[in-house]
Amino acid sequence: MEIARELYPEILQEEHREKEKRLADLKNVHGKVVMRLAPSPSGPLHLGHTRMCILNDEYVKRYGGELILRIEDTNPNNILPEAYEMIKEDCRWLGVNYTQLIIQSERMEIYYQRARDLISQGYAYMCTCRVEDFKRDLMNSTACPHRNTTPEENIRLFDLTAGNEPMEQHPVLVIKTDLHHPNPAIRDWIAFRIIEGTHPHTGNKYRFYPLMNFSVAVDDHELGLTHVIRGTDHINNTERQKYIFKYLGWTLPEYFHYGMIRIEDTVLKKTLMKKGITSGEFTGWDDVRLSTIMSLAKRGYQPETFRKYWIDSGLNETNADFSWDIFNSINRQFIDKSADRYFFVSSPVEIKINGAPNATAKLNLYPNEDSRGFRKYDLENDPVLYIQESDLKDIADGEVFRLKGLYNVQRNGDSFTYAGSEVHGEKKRIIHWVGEHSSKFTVLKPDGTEDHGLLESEAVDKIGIIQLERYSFVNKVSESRALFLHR
RNA sequence: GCUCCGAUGGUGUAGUCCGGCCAAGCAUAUCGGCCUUUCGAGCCGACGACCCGGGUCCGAAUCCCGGUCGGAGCACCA
Repeated sequence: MEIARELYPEILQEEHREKEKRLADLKNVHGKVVMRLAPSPSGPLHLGHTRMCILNDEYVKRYGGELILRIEDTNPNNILPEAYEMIKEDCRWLGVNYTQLIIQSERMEIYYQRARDLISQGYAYMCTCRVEDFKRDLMNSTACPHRNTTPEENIRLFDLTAGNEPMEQHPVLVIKTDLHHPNPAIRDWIAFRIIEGTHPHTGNKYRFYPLMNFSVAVDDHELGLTHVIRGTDHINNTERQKYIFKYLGWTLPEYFHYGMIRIEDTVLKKTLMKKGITSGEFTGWDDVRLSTIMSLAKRGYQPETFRKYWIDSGLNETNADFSWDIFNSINRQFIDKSADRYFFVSSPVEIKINGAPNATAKLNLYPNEDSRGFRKYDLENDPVLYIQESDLKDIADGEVFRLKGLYNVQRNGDSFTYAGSEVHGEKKRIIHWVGEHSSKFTVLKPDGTEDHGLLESEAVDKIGIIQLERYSFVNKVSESRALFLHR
């Protein structure tokens, strides 16, 4: 090693450089790939979805090919009409460039045709058992009476049902698998059921809708998917879907199931979000308390942050906790250099500086980069200033502290006296402050609470991501309001 | 309960397929130092992990067996 270091110092140095993390290669890639994003339009995309968006997008970018955005809207009772557009916008914002858009509700005839193919080959049957009976039979590995219906009769029943014929019982179409499969979840599963309800796209044209396992299997084949990567929650679904591929002689895509990510401190369940929005608890889908893409974007998270985070997390089957620390740290890298610095005094208390001369405070907009400019404040003698209540509490009686960019002050009980302007010398506590011309300001935090205080006057017109020194990065959205981003 | 999957520091990961270069790398967090009129950035340092028990082997984070723990799914959501 020592010898190597002497002979090839430049090579070893190269190794020390931090290397970009790279996702593992996919298996069985032959030329280009076809992959997909398959959200349901029950709401906009949220933090949890960004992983599948980024991973699929990354692989298509690596290998070339198609990235299909397939909106899975075969359950009219679970659709938010606005979501179709929201999802597209979320993808666009994330920098995920899909090459095809597929809406499943427009493909009903394809599903019907494939269903007929399966029925006529004896792989599926129409069933009118009561739900409890059907479940009981499966648990006991016994066939229900309808399992032996002839294909001809099944086709007749299917066409009647799909043709919106009025009927007393609500039949379902069942895919035959293996009644003795060790995993009861894999045994004969339901492919179509009747849903009475108006679909935002197709109205009342259809009522016999395919379930996810059916439409997904058909589309994954029809659209020529080569690789399907999704969460481990779909492992059993994959097993179910494989039966369709087998029965119809289709080639299986390469499947990969990544581990579940537990995300704390946030509401991710779309049903909960929806409830909160209708009840007025949340202001909308972009409420700062929600982790939808639109909310995170509004607070100031960058698209690159999502990408880097999920690439760093890699593709593995282990479950993991989402780390806001790491996520925020990545985001900081992207926003820091363009964020100007300003003073915001949260929970301000007034102090009068006795014996202070006229002075001008000159503060960098960005540390050590004079070229970016300054904020300047001319102060009268004996000025009234505001500092944070929390800082005041920490300052001991008799202590000399420094107002950043201004001068030193000594505390004597509840009064404050000028203590020179010398920067150097003994280390002093440095705190921020604002003058009398500051204005009222509110920061809205992701836990739903607000911080109120005073913002220095030069920041008032500024909009966008800034750093409020010693407080946090925020996205300033108006003269008097900002959204908390992260420290 | 049944089926399947997984297990590297506080957290996220690299390495595991094809055992030795791993007395385990990186990031983040925490602590300390430098720098600095920020809590940020940068630089330096500290801290801290191969779930347990057997087996195979000259040699195991890596292979085999058993256990423990954790997770996912369990049917008319996606």
